[in-house]
Amino acid sequence: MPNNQFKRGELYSVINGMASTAVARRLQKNFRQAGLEITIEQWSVLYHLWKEDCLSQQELCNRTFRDKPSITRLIDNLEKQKLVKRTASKEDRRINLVCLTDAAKALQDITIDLANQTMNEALIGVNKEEIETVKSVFQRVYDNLT
Amino acid sequence: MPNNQFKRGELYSVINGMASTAVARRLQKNFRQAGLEITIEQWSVLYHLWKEDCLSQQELCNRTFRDKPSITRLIDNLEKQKLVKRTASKEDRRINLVCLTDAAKALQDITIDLANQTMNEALIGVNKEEIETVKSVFQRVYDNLT
DNA sequence: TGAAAATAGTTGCATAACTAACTATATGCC
DNA sequence: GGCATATAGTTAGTTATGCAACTATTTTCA
Repeated sequence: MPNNQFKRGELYSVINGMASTAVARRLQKNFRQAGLEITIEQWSVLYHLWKEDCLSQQELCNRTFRDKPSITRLIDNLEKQKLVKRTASKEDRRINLVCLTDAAKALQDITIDLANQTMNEALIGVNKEEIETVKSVFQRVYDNLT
Repeated sequence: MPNNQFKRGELYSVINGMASTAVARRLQKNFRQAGLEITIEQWSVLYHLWKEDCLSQQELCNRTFRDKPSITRLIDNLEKQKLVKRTASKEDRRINLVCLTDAAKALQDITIDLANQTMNEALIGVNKEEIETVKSVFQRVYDNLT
């Protein structure tokens, strides 16, 4: 069924295309308009630290689905902006624990509000069931490839 | 309903997170394993040229949802690899028409096959209806934000 | 017709991604 | 104990993205 095959191939651009780009740009724009100087990638790291502070870089790799060099540089930049601080673990000297500063803690509520607002804008006319379907499909896609 | 709000915010990472990253990495890996030296971003440009050759850079911006500098540099790299060629338009001297070389034409079938295979792997256990829902939701998200 | 505005493309700067190769520390096992 | 291996993190090089500022054409319209 080559016709069906072709349509599946086109799905690459659905998953990696216009919608995710549009959402990322809008969220970044909303941060900027609120005077927040962080990137959405930096925000996604902070997001996991707000849930659980002082994670190792490896743990941040796992939770944000990034590789180690990406996390190294994101933490470099977050440290320059005084939003996190690396602390050597006492149990294992290979490990850096990445901990939030007070400045980063102050960003939690406002940025999560902005993310919620952005997703509310994005999801106008989309119902709960459809959202659940998208989440469930994406989970299966991820599981299929890892 | 703050609870619902919070869950919507989390959706950012659904749309921009693990699944799209995993699909992009797998497709890139499959290209590499087949000995193809192109990036998935370059491929996405070629994809639109296979459908319609000799588009302007602006038209490629529109179709790939990228901004002009991104396309300028993608075309720079594709030109270095002798996969496309810029030709000045005769009607409007501001416009570069981007045309495929024979080398690029030879890549069409194999790379589209690889993309189809990748999406088939990714979509195991996902049915047609669910795919249609994802496509339809992403279209609405895009429309809401543009 | 001619100045202002719009459009096409490029360049510079910052951030981020992936790969491969590297250092340092910890663990396993003979 | 000590060597091989695994794990945590960094660095270097290439590609890609976004924004702002820029040049060069074309269009608009008073």
